[in-house]
Amino acid sequence: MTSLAEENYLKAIYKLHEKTGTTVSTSALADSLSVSAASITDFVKKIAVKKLITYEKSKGVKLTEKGRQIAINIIRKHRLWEVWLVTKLDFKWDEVHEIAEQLEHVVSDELIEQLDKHLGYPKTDPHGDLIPDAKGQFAKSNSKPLLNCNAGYKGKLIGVAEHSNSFLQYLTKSNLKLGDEIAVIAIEDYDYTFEVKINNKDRKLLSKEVVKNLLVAEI
Amino acid sequence: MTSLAEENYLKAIYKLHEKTGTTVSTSALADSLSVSAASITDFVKKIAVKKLITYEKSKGVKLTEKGRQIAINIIRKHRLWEVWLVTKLDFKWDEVHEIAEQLEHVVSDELIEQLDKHLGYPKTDPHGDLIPDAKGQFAKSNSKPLLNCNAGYKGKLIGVAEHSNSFLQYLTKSNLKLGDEIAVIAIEDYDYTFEVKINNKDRKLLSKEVVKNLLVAEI
DNA sequence: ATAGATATTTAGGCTTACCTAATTATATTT
DNA sequence: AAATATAATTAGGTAAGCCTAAATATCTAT
Repeated sequence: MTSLAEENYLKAIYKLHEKTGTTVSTSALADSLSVSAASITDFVKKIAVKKLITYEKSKGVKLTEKGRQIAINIIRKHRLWEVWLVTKLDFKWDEVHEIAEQLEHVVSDELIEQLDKHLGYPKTDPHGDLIPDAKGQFAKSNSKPLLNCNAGYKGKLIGVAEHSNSFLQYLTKSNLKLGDEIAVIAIEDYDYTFEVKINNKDRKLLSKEVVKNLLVAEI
Repeated sequence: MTSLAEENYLKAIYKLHEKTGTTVSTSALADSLSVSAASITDFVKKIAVKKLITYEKSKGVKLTEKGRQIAINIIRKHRLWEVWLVTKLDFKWDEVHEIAEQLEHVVSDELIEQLDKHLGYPKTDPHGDLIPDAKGQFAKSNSKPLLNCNAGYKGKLIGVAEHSNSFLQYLTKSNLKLGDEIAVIAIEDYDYTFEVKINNKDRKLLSKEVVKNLLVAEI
């Protein structure tokens, strides 16, 4: 029904839209999928005919409700597989992405249902990202970047806004993980370096680049 | 490195060779892969160049050692995934084949290593088929078709020689499963109907067609 | 050993998902 | 507003994996 390429295009469009809030440009897609702009134009026309997206010449694309549901389902599968890899197979959070990219395309509704059950119906993946339910509904999240918090703030690290291996490995090396309590002691005016206390014990300095990508929520 | 199509061709060649013991014909492959004979000839030439098989015009194909290793690795992955589906996700033995056909192509050596460990290094899959180790070695098996046994024989059901859903469902319906003890009470000369006793309790009649496909071993 | 049947290969085409180079639209500067 | 830069599209092409129809091998039965 839906080809591998289609699934990847829809997922990329979904993610780019999520990030920018606007229609998704040919070049952004080309970049994200590592495919030439010309190929994007071609493909995008094809899946517009199938009503998976709307496409206006030179004005970018948008997912239709149908396309959005497919994209969310792929994301649901990706995140469930990531949970499985980490909780059942003992992979680290920076080792699961490539494998989940393959597993997400396996087609079987019962498989995903049973996997979800086997995992205990997790709400989030190993990076703190929400896992949509079988109907494509996301739970509400009240997380925000630590960067937006003031001195005196105290919260819990519940996710990351950047998924690169280097960032994840930096956090691991710094002994920071999801669930940790973070208290903001002080913020350097000049460069936004955050002085924080982790789990009421370790004092740490975190750069603006880092706190921008740490998502926290009230305890 | 190895495409999906290549993996499926190599696996099909392996299985057909296993069944017949001879070189594998174009038509047998065409049949098994549901692809036209012309396409088989084409493809077979291509993978012969890659030294995955040897091909003699109009004389069928044979796996090279390299091709054999790839085929066995796919089979290893297929069987491990089947074990996972049955033991961890509660699928029935007649529900796992199609899903495993997809999962077997996921590429990650660490994934398979960890999966194997997670499953406790199983020796056989849910149908009693041997799972080769990471080096492609199969354990020795001393199973034989129940059809080859005489009245008075007592053994354990350890596998099936036929994997169709209808056969598996027949066995389930008949309350026969791997591990059951089977004692041969009598064999009807005329049509080879076997009268057997299961687990020292239930008396059953099994047709020649059925006993041909039941694999048993000494207890 | 040869006719007829069956299996295999060759020739020519198709679709999917990509590519480069050239052209046209849109945005940005001046 | 015109000139330039950037983005998007069109045109034409490629490789992989399939197809049908026609031609050629090989096998089987007389």
